[in-house]
Amino acid sequence: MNQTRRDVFQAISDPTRREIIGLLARHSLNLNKVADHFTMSRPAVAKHIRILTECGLVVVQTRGRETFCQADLKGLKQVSEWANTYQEFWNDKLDALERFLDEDPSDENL
Amino acid sequence: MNQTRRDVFQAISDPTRREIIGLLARHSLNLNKVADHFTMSRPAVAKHIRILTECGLVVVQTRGRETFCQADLKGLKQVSEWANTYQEFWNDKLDALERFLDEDPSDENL
DNA sequence: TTTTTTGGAAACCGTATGGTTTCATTTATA
DNA sequence: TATAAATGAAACCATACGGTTTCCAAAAAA
Repeated sequence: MNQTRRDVFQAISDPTRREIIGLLARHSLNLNKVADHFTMSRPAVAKHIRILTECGLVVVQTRGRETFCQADLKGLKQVSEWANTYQEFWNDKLDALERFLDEDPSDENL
Repeated sequence: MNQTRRDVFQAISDPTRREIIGLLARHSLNLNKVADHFTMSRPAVAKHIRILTECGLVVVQTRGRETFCQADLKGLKQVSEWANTYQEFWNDKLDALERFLDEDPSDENL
């Protein structure tokens, strides 16, 4: 739970965190409200939220004794753009296997 | 290195694997050629490639003593679509913080 | 002013992750 | 045929990950 390579891609790799993102995208919630959506313990959820804050996908505001969590998903643009780089792979009529078989073998010497 | 929750999101969470995807998207390569692009050992690269195959992003073909690796990135469509769900967060003129402050507090009781 | 509510923090735990080195095997090549 | 090339596989290793329980502190509500 240290601050290591905490980038967006790593943050969204966990399904629980993607669920939390889905929750907070619709409305901000305090920690306990978020935890109520899961069977795991509150501290576990808190750790996920911390990871999301470490890469900026979630921002936290303390109001009195409550910690309000809000989504700030501008960081997902990076993910979208990276994935879209490879759109041809699911748009093309040409399948990946065909592309491979058609490939010039001299390309393989890099 | 077992086959656990090997989904696409987890597979692309590692920067080395994203680099491998970038390499193989342009041309298929055998294992050693892939490993040449990195400072880490060949077995380490091989393990990354195995993870990529476990979720279908890479397909492997054995030709003689060589293992040719090809990208099959249709699985990234899922990632693109998931991220695009939240496009509003980076398209809107309305910033996330403003949206939060404007929010009806009664929304927070879910 | 007690008592809840809300959440932070610490200590732990088992397993996954990302890497290494070493060795064996198969296939080309000299 | 002897040698080199390309991998697979196994055994390790340190640390990160995802979770738990327990306890403490602060703020709100009775």
